[in-house]
Amino acid sequence: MSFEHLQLDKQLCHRLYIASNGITRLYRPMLEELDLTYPQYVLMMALWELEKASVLELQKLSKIDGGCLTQILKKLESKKFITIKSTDEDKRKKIVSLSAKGAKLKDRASSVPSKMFCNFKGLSSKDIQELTRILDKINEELV
Amino acid sequence: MSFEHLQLDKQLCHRLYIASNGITRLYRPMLEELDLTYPQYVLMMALWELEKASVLELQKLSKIDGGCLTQILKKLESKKFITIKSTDEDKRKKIVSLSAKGAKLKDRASSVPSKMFCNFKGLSSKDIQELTRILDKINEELV
DNA sequence: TGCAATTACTTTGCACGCAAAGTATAATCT
DNA sequence: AGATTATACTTTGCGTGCAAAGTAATTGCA
Repeated sequence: MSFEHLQLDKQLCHRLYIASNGITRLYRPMLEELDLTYPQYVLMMALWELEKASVLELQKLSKIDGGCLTQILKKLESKKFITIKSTDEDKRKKIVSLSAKGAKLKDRASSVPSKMFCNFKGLSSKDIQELTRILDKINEELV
Repeated sequence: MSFEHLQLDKQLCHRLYIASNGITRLYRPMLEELDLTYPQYVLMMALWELEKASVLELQKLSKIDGGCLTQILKKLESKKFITIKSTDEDKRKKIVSLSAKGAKLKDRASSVPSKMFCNFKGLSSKDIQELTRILDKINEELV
């Protein structure tokens, strides 16, 4: 029986876990100023691009679990950033639309990416490029 | 005002988020057979190496938040994988120790890393090496 | 020695992530 | 048309992740 692969410091997945949680934590204070959490920010980014989308489209784009999505969208709706309406042609489908307040939030959010970027001066642009490439490969296999 | 950085598909952080969640999801069925969740597995890995450790040591090693740690350790204790005892020399400190049942679990867990690895045939060993290096850099900055 | 600051851990409350079960509507099949 | 299946979304319950406040013991300083 070989155990060397069970060493915590050899775990790629653990590194990924720590990095993802840590970055979400870094976003928190910035996003709090916008009254958003990280997943809410992700959905808003999707809507800033699309203006409107069905729940299913948002699920595919954001990769956020459907059950969770319902709850998060309700919260964004209660904050008046979006509106949610069922459609007439298919009553199962719901269309999520950016509200005026939600659209305005985009201006204030526009500085978030570069502020976040500042936390990673240690990474070369080659590193970023490589990381993006490898994560895309991983996410490809996770479908 | 420039918005191009707010495009979801340009978000490195989102890729990381998706990858981390996706991998944790991949672990789930494997770890269910061991009656562990992913964070519980991380803590067990730490204890399989150390045999015993204080809560603070486990926190530093696993990078799991202290408040959360208390809860997870309670669960591992209720499953009889570990024991938790306060020490005499410092009554604030608690020592977490691997139980016999917890130690036995290591055998059954030994195949988990290689099984997980099989999900990522698409990654070259160079990719893995690069990813590890870059994530270490990121986690360095997150301290 | 006595008190303030620090340390080690716990508790609480909110927001997900996820699986599984549920509901309502639409599409398909005979 | 009526029954079956599929689709789009919702609900529920559990396990974190995290910040903030709380508790108890120890250390450090006047």
